[in-house]
Formats: sequence, structure tokens, C-alpha cells
Amino acid sequence: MSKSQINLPKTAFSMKANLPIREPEILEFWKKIDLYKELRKSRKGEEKFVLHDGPPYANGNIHMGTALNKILKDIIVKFHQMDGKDSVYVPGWDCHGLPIEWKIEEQYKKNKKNKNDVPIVEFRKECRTFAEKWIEVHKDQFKRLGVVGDWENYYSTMSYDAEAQIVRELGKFLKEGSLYRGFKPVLWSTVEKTALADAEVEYQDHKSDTIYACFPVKSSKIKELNGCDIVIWTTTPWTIPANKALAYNESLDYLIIQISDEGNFKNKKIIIAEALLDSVLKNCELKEFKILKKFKGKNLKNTICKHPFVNLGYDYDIPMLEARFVTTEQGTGIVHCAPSHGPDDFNLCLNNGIKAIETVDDDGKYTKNVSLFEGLHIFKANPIVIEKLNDQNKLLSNGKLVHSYPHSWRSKAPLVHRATPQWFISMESHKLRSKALKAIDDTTFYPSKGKERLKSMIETRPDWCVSRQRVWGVPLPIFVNKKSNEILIDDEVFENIAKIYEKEGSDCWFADDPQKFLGDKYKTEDFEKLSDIVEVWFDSGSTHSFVLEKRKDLKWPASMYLEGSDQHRGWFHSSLLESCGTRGKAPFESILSHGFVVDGKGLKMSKSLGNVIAPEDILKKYGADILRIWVAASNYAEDLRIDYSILDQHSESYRKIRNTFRYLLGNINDKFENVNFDEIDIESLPELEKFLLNKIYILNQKFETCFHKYDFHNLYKELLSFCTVDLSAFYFDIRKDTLYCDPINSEKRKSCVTVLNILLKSLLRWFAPILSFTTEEIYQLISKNSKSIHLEKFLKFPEKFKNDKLAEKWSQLMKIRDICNISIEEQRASKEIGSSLEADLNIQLNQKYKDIVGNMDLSELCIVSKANVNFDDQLDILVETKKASGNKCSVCWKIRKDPCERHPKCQIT
RNA sequence: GGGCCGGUAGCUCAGUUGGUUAGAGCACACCCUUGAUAAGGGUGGGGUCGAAAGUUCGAGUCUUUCUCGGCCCA
Repeated sequence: MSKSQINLPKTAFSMKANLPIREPEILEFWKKIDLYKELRKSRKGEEKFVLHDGPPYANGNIHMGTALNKILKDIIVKFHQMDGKDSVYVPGWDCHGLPIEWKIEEQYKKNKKNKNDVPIVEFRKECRTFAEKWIEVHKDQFKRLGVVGDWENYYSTMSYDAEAQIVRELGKFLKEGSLYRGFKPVLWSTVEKTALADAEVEYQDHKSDTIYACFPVKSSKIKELNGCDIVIWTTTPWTIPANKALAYNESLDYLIIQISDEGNFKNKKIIIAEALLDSVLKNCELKEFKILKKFKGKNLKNTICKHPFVNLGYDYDIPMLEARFVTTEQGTGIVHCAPSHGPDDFNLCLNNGIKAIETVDDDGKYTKNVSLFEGLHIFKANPIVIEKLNDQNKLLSNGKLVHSYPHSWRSKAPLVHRATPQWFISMESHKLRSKALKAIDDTTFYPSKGKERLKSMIETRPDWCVSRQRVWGVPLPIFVNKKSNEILIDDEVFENIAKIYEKEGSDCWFADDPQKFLGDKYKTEDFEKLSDIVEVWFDSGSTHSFVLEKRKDLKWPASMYLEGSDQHRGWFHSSLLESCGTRGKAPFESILSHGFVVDGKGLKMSKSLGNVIAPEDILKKYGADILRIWVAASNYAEDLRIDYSILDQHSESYRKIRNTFRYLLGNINDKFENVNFDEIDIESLPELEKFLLNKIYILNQKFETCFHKYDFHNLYKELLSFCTVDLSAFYFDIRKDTLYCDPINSEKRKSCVTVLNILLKSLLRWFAPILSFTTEEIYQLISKNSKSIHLEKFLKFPEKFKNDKLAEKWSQLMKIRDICNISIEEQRASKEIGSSLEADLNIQLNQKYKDIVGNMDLSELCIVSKANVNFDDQLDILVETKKASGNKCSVCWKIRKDPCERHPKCQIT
């Protein structure tokens, strides 16, 4: 029998995807038609959806996290575009900052070049070139993932426009008065007279003086504490004059002990942590003592002490503050805090309203803020401090300790923490904190837990330090009057600086005559020009101002910010503060945060574990569409696992989807007909087709619900299971008979082809935001006029597709079908039959199924040659399978005793 | 060390206000098919719901402790 008599599927759409080869071709095609421009044209005047890109740092190849972030963004942008919105995506890059500075310095080191010999402007040019190079690399890598955006007109934080606008934004804070000068400790080299970054620090052994010093209690809730001394231990005696507080841990146990040894401390009562008693006794050579009381650290709350030098003029209160960083590793369980000389101290004091002051100058000499010690170099101060403590009878003991200590990598000199002048944006002075908290309440978070996370950070964060003592960044546009020490606040000056930056960038701040920025109104000699730069979080926190507000194709606020969950402390945070400070509102309507990419076991990827997968590896082996499926199928609210077995699994699903399309295309012979939903006469369709239209309608409802909640993994799951369960294993399987064996012009076959066309049209759109490449490949095969699948819109399915009654009826029929399959399988296992077409079913049903089955031929539903139905109230459903008798029609392969009705002329064998 | 989040079949995920025997798809096994064919169909096995204790008539779901992992902070 010739196969020419049947309508076998035929399509140019290959089963093998070959994505690594094919996808770049599709990228070329998008470039050729200028897809981004076409997308904008197609939605001109429509409501905008603006996903504002959080700028990645222009440094190094992209990793899985970056790929996840960009693909997720692209999926969302495409969903909104297909939903009919003008969905605009402008990618951007974060360019300033230490890591790039560091890379350039590394190159200098290699070439034996000294940074200090290079003019600042030249150094900054090298940083700029470096960032530019990486932007180009990133661009290609992002495009390869299928991400569509305005790649030609990207934004960057180092563009002249951006630098100018950052100055204007700072001007707003200055003018308002919320930007103030304060002091904050940084690691400082008194030899080089410069601050050092963590990366410039080397740890080496250093011999330090150690002291046990006493702070008399002034007042306390614990009455026995009056007359006692709190004992602290430190390796930096020179910081004692800068002491402002003492820190304890509320969960430790403390003791009051009375010393009985002969000497200056006889009968003195001191307080130390119980866990450190032995170590203190040993180091202070105490032998005779009494324990008077033991109490919990939390009782130390509100205790006030006096400075050991109280009699030398240090007559201010020293509060005791609770701090978790106090441990029992060494010392006394009570830590002396000098907010000007330690980050922990600084933060603890700041949170308790004690600000750092300038206690030590650039050279390492005490300033006038430190009485008795002014002008003395801190490295010469230890013996004097020890002597004075001893004079005051506040020195319990002293000694030496060799320990690991930070040194400058350049000069090898020991470093100190030193409070230097810094610029802060106040959280309170102009109600920035409460404005930001209100803005968080007005924002929608996906997932919702992000709201609390951001909120709790804003609630507790200290003032925002926006100055850095580096060179690769936007210079702080600040002049300080030499006489009055006041900051110059003048809109004309800020605008003048901004205008200059717009024209030539901010390099000129370091090279040109300051008069250029001051204009005619002020004289250079009256002012000191700052050489600090703005911290990079302020740069990226301002992107909304120079991107969203400035560009006509965008809108402010953005519809969405989307980043990894670490950005609650990063970009979400800084953008919120910057915008609330300058505009009183958040620059975003919603925030979507995603988890981190981890390996198949849930462990963080690291070189040492050898579990790192690079996007490049995946693109080479699987293609971008598989990676996009991985993104869509994973739950971004938590960490996302990836390894090759997971990718293999998604790859299998992709094949299923691809073959679903292939079946559709094959059975319409690649001749797509655009079915007008309004013109379909549902009533004339066979019931199976009606049922399918209902399925399509219901699926679309689920699709829309998931999409609006950005619940992509459930959306993808619905689509995939529709392809496998409803189509491949059910509808397609049943309708093969009709499609292959019925005449081309039969109504039944035509109805089926109509549904196939509807399915093709629908599935292409549903999948397009995820399978960007594959859907385009198919679209190019079947579309004649339109340019790209991505220019299409989601379909609106008419109410008439919906049929609840039919769905309920068919859920019963499916139950019968399942039992038929079990029965068939039994006979197959006993080798009675092979193919299901060799089966002859005897189906006994309860009367309640009478209306459901009606006069339907269940042989079609079960894909068997014959199915008899009779009703029997003794049971629910019972199916017997026997081997069908008769001859097999050579066309439709059904076995029957009579000649085949549909193919009477065919030979019966 | 602290704060927050999470742990349900090999994998990706569902699991309503506590309420029958914890679900789906993929993968796997076996069988069928050879007219979707490097495809397709059918059936089936597989879970101490991270661990323990508690509240309750009843816990994957609530409480506590522990453990493992992630992010942030120190």
C-alpha cells in the first residue's frame, strides 16, 4: 500500500535544534531588521512599561548571576511588550570606583610604574578606557543571551551627562543642608599621609603595648557598682584620650571582684567578665581577691563611667553601650570605644548619638581636640598615656603583645584607624528616613518578603557617607571658605560645574584652575577645593535622574527595578535614598528581587569547589533558549540551582516543546492560516475541538494570572504540561487518525486543522518571551508579512471558547479513558495485543455516565479499533480488552470485520 | 558571631484558614509503536515532607531547639 494515500506531516522545521549555531543567525536577523527600533515603532503612544536597568560593573566577564539577571529582565520586558505596552529597556553600566582603579594600579605595578608619578587626569583616562572596553565585551555577551534593548544608546555612570547630573543631585542635598561634614575612621598611613583601601593592606606581626586600664563608675542601676572601676584591655593605649564610650555584651556574665593584694589597688573593686577572670588575674598578677557579685551584662544598661583622666580635665560622661562585637576571646569583656579610631567603635557610637571628631591629623599628631596631647605624634604617645594612667592610679597592668597588625603594602608602615573629614547625608535632618520608609510602603515587592528586608535596613542605617578619598569617580563639587570654614552653597556654581562636566567631563576638576568652577562671583584664594570623590553607590543611586528623567523614551518613576537580593543593601537602597532625598519619592513603582545562582547541591559557586559554570559554557553546549528555560522554570524568589544534569532536564523539555511545534507545522505543511476567532462557528466543530478551545481558554487565564504575578516558573510549568499532557499524549495522539487518514476536505479534518492553527498562533506568543530564538525561527517559517514574533501581541480569546460544562463532562470521559488504558496495558503485558489499535474494548459503565457518553464513539477517544459500551448499575467503570478480530485497513490500520467505511477501496489484508 | 530567607520524590516545582492514602511534569524501569521516528504512546516504581521535641482528636502546614545552605552585616 502506498503512503501517498495518507496525509503525513511535512515541515521544514527540523527536529534537531542546533541552537548554538542557529541562534547567532537569528541575532544577525534581528540586527538586520533593527528589531529594537521596530519594537518601539510598533507600540508608539502606548502605555509605557519601563524596567530600569541596574548597572553592572564594567569589569570582567559576565557570570551566571549576571546572565540570570539579564534574562529575567528580558523575559519581563518582552512579556509587557507582547501585552501591548511600550516596553522600553535601556541597559546601563556602573563605571567609577575602586575595583577599576585597582586594576589599573596592578598594571602599573607590573610595568614598574609609580601611580604617584602619573598625573591624575591621565590615570583617570586609563580607568575610563578600561571601563569602555568592558562595556563592549558585556554588550556582546548580553546580546548573545537574546536580550533585546537599546544597545546603541546605553547609559553609563561615567558619561559626561551622568557626571554633570550627579553634581546637580549633590547640589540639592547641599542646598537643603542635609549633606554635612563629619568624621569617620579610615585606615590611614601616617607615613604616606593617605587613606588605604582594604586591598592595599598587608597584615604583618607587630609588637604592641597592652594595658589594663580602669574607668570609674559614675552611676549605675546596679548599686554595688558605685565606687567600682570598669577594667578594659587594649593594644592601642594612644586611643585612650579619644575614648568616648565602653562596650559590653548583654549575654555575658560579669563579676565584681575586690582585690586584696598589697599595692595601689588594694581593696579596689573592679568589674570584668567572668569568662576572662583567669586571664586577667594572670596578666595583672593578682592573687588575693574576693568575688562580691555576679550579674548579667544586660544589667549594665545605662551605666555611666568617668574617664581615667577625669582629674586631668577629661570630665565628660562615658556611657556603657551594648555591643555584640564584645567577645571573651581576650581582654576583660569590656571594650574601650574611641569612635575616631575604629569602625566598630564608630558605628556603635554613631548609633548612640556620639559622633566621631578629628582627633589626629594627617601626620599622625593629636589635634587641638585632644587636651594634654595636642601636637604629639600618636606613635610616641603610648609611654605617656601609660605614665599618666599610672599617675592617676588607673593602670592595673601593662605589657607587650606580638600580633597580626595592618601595614601599608607600599611603605610597610603600620596603619591606624583615624577619623578623617567625610561628607554625610543625614537620615534625620530632613526626614530622609521617614520619607524612605513611606516610599517603601508605596512600592510593590516581588516576592513580598523584599519589603521587610529593605524596610529593616532603612530603619536602622546610620547617616550615608558619600565621600571617598580616591580618584576614579565624580569629584565632590565642594568649596569650603578658608576663613569662615563654611561650605559654599550657590546654585549658580553647581550649575556652572554641571555645565562644564556636560561638555568635557569631570577630569578638569583635578587639573584646571578652580576659578573656572567658581565663576566671577567668588575668588579662588578664598576657598579650599575638595579633592574627594563621590562614593559609587551615589552614582548608581542617581541613575534614575540622568536616565529615567532625562530620556524622552522613558518615564519616572520606573515601572520596575529588578536585581539580585543583595541589592536591598545596594542599588535598591541607594536609589531609594537618593530619590527620596531629592524628590521625596521612590524612583520605582515595583521591585523584583531574585536569589543567587548556586550549584546543583545548593552550594555557592567557587573556584575552589570547582562547581562554577560560566554562561559561555552553557551557550556553547545548549544554546541561550535552554538557559532562558532554566531562568523561567526556576523559582527566583529563592536561590537558583544549576548544574549539567539540571540543564539536561530542561533540554529534554525543550525538545518536547520543539516537537510539539513540529507536529503542528507538519500537519499544516508549514502553511499557516491566520484564523479569525470571531468567525469560528464553534457549534459546527466536533466536541474534541470544542474541548481543546476550552483548554486553550483556561490555559490563557492561568497564563495571565501567572504573568501578572511574575510567577514564571508556574507559568512555564503550565505551558509545558499543556504541550505534553493535553497535546502530545492526548489531542495529537487521537487526531493523528483524522489528520493522516481522512480526506483533506472533510469537515472533521478541517476543524482539526483550524485548531492546529490556533494552537500554533497561541503557543508561539505564549512562549516568545521565554524561547525568544526558537519562536522566531518558527515565525520566520510561517509568516509572510510581519517581521518578528516579538512585534506580535498576546491573543484575546473570545468567551465562546470557554465551556465549563464540556470540561466537566470530559473530565469524566478522561477517567473512563484512564481505566481503558489500564485494561489495554494488562492485555499488552500478557502479549495478547501490541498496538492499542489491536484492542477491542468492552466498556461497562454505571447509568450515571449515560448522558456523558451519549452516542460518542469511545474507540476514537481510546485509539482502539472497537469499543462497545453498555450500562450496568452494579459497578462504576469496568473495562475488558480483547484482541480485535477482522482485517487491518491498510490506510487507517483499524481492525474490523467489515470493510473500512472510510477507505472501502483499500485492500484488506 | 548577629539579622533575614530557605530545606516537600533523582531534578524543577504544587500543596488553600491544620483535616482522607502528600500531588504534577521531567528523569528512571518495563511494555507498545515504527505513519511526529535521534520522535510518539501506555503502565509502573519512587517521599520518615532537613532532624528532634511540643501544641492538637489530627501537623508538610503552628511553636521551640538543632542542623544544613544562601544573602546581608560584623
